[in-house]
Amino acid sequence: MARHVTSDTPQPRPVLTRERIVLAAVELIEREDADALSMRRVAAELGVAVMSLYNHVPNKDALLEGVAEHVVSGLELHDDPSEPWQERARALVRAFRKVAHDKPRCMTIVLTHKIDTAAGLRPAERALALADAAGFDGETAVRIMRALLAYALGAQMREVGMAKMLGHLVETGAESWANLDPDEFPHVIALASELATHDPEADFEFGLDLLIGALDRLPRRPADRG
Amino acid sequence: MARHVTSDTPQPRPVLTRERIVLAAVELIEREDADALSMRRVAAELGVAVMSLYNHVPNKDALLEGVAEHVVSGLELHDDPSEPWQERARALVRAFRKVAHDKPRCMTIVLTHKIDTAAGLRPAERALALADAAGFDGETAVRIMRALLAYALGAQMREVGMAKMLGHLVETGAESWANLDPDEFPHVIALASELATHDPEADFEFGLDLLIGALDRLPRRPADRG
DNA sequence: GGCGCGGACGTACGGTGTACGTCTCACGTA
DNA sequence: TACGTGAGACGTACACCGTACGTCCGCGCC
Repeated sequence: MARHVTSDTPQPRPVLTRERIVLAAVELIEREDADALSMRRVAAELGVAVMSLYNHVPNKDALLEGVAEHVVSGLELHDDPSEPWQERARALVRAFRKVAHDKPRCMTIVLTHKIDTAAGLRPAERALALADAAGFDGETAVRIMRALLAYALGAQMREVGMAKMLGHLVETGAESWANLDPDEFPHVIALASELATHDPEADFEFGLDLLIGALDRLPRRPADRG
Repeated sequence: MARHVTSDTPQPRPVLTRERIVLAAVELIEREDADALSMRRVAAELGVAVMSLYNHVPNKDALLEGVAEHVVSGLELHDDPSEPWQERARALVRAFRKVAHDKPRCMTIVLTHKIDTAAGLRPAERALALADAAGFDGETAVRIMRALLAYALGAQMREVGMAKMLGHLVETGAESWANLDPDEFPHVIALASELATHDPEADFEFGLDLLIGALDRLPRRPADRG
């Protein structure tokens, strides 16, 4: 709290604020785990009583939304209009993937909470602007954005799920694959090694290529330029 | 438990079993909500003491995995080999979407838990078999499966997220859109109506068409038939 | 008849989100 | 300078959660 001294010397208690609370939550999540987050832990992190948090955040869910918003606001949206629109679209989707790489433990939060603030809408604006520049009409632009978003979300989701699964396979050994019925799962068994090894980056780019490549075949008005 | 009478009359207490526990959990989730699920609620549902559940399920997370497994095991995998592989692939992805429609509240569980039992692997086997029949090599088959899975997961995820968002928009009215900065979000504002209305089915099919259509351009050996 | 054992059960503990009331203190006004 | 006022930090309290642990009962086997 602001003591009666309002001098410019740094305060040991730098005023509690929503921003600081969200930041502490993000740090806590990244340092430990998503389900290590609790109001009590966050309060302890800030050296503050639990209920003080509720002066700035209505409830835990709102705090989680704040975390999600903070993470997506870290999207780096630099754009090079001289590049072909396909590459610019790739860059946009990859930007999402980058924050997923930077804040991996926060992703489950991001993936399961809505974001309706300006920060969350910025990438949408970019995507729509890009689709417009590429010559797609509005309805198609929205659908393209949704398809790409779905893919980006799902790819990330699948990756963390796979990570958990692999962690589990380390415990149980490869025996889980060994005692599969070969009659029922011939392809799974034959491709066990491909299924076990995963290169998230390559997998991601593979699907992204499929989608971006497919956009070429959609009807659109002649490109303005480039 | 089995009383000393082993007659065929229906028992008032039909033996507690993992199956019944999982089923009760699914019903509870669908009737109320995913986070209404607790061991105590499930126990009450079954008319049983809380700790009795732990004789059949090691912990809550295992119960959630059981729920996820149960849901995906509801996938209807009828296949018509006379159809072109593109349509068979569509049918496979749509099957996933169908269970999502039937058990909407369970989907967040499915999307966030691993499934490593035979029931969970069956769709994978189908997908790989199909890709093989279509003439793709093993590595490509795995990547195609992953891309399609990512899309299906993400599309579903986006849909429920959108549902929450729309529910929120109903509360706040359209004012959230109104007081957006027109200079920063011209396309979002221009396409507000397209963004607000959503036809999940059409959106889903749009992206699915993109992906399936793109598969045609991948290298593959000549089709065995059809 | 006795015994073992699986499974249902009760108790208890530490942790969680948060409603509510209280207290302190900077600040505007008289 | 005195006082009301309002914001915000705080403590207490409650209901609920997951689950470790010990008890107890009834069935199947020797």
